Amino acid sequence: MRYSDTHKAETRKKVVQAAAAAVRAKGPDGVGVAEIMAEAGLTHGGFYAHFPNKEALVAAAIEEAFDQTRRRFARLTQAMSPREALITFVEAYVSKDHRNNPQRGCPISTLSNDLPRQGPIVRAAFDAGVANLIARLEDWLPAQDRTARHGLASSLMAEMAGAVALSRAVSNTAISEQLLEASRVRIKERAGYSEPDVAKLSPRL
Amino acid sequence: MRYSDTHKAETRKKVVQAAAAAVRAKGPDGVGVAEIMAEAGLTHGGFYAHFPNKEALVAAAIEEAFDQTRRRFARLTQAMSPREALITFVEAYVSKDHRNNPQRGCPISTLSNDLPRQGPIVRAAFDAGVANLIARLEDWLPAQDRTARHGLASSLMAEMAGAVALSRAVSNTAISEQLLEASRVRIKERAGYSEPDVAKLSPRL
DNA sequence: TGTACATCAGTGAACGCGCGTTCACTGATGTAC
DNA sequence: TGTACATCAGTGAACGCGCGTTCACTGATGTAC
Repeated sequence: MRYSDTHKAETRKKVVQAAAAAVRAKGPDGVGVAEIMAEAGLTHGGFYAHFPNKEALVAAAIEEAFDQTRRRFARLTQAMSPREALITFVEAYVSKDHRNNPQRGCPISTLSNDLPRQGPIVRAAFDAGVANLIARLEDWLPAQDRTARHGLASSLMAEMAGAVALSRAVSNTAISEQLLEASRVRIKERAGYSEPDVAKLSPRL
Repeated sequence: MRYSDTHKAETRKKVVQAAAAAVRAKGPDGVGVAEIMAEAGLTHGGFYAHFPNKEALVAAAIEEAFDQTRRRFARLTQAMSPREALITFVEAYVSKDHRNNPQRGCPISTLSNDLPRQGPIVRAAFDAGVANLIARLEDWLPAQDRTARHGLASSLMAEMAGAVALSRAVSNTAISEQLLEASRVRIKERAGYSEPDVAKLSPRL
């Protein structure tokens, strides 16, 4: 069969999206090429018409995952004040919904432990995503000198990702919930907007 | 050959210790039984004289890893005031030394992402380790009601593990160092002992 | 005291399986003539 | 307008490899007689 001009690009996109979900859910070394291709409605042999090897797919999947996270946040916080945006972001991130859906969540919370074992292309994609996410957070923080804002944004990002990862790792539901709650409250406090509770928005990440 | 009464127990211990290091360095699904047995000076066939299957070894390895972490902290902080102990702990945890040596570090910082995919025995071992570590932290915190101390201990633990995991995940050295520094400073601040910098101890984890 | 046998931690070949990757092939459509 | 050929995304069998697990075997030592 012959295909339309955009067909190949569309197929590639479908494969990358399937990979972005699978890689977050099962880890880069926990998913197979055949499994991802099947998810995209194809057979495994066709894979190498789109990617030189699995590593290239994983790198593309990580970029896609960070992009999805970025787009979701942009949609969620659009037209909000920095204060509202930050609170909305934290509540969406440190939530049961995010904990329960790693396959569409933030790559930092799912993939950090696997990254030291990945190749340079994959690691570069991850580095870029991390830097970008921290920069967004930074822009939402109350006025201080840039260094302090950057440091606080890094610290908040580390706790958010750590809390969500740990809440997934723990199998006891009560402990998992308590961990999430404890971090959510404290992250909002130390973000520097210590006014009354505006946010009963409970948005979805 | 016939062996001494303690021989089998000693061999088992060697295997578990090799596994505790390998599992942290490469993840539970990244190490092979044969590799661990070789590390312990044995061939892979003998494995099943000690463990019913790989999962049992991984569970034992996680218990051992948490035990090592506990013992290291006990040694490091013995005879210290709660304040000194907490600061010493944080500096050892959120350090380059810990970042560079996952194989002998805290399992929370290495294994969180893999745990949702593990069997119930492994997850139970992890749960116990997490609860224990948070309880230790809690005991070192300044007086407040128990709930607040527990919440703060959870939050600090999440940030410590998140910061170390993220500092390992990022391949850019400058960013990795900055992440570690940003969290280390803020964790010490919010531990609640906001007096001058006693601690130029820089101990090893 | 001496001999035959039991024990059992550890060996190493073999198993079935799933993985990433390769490759000869398919077949619908566009193009050349 | 009609026929022969080129294109190329996708197919599916096959590859070598490493994994977890099984199993017949080894061989030094303790025990029974």
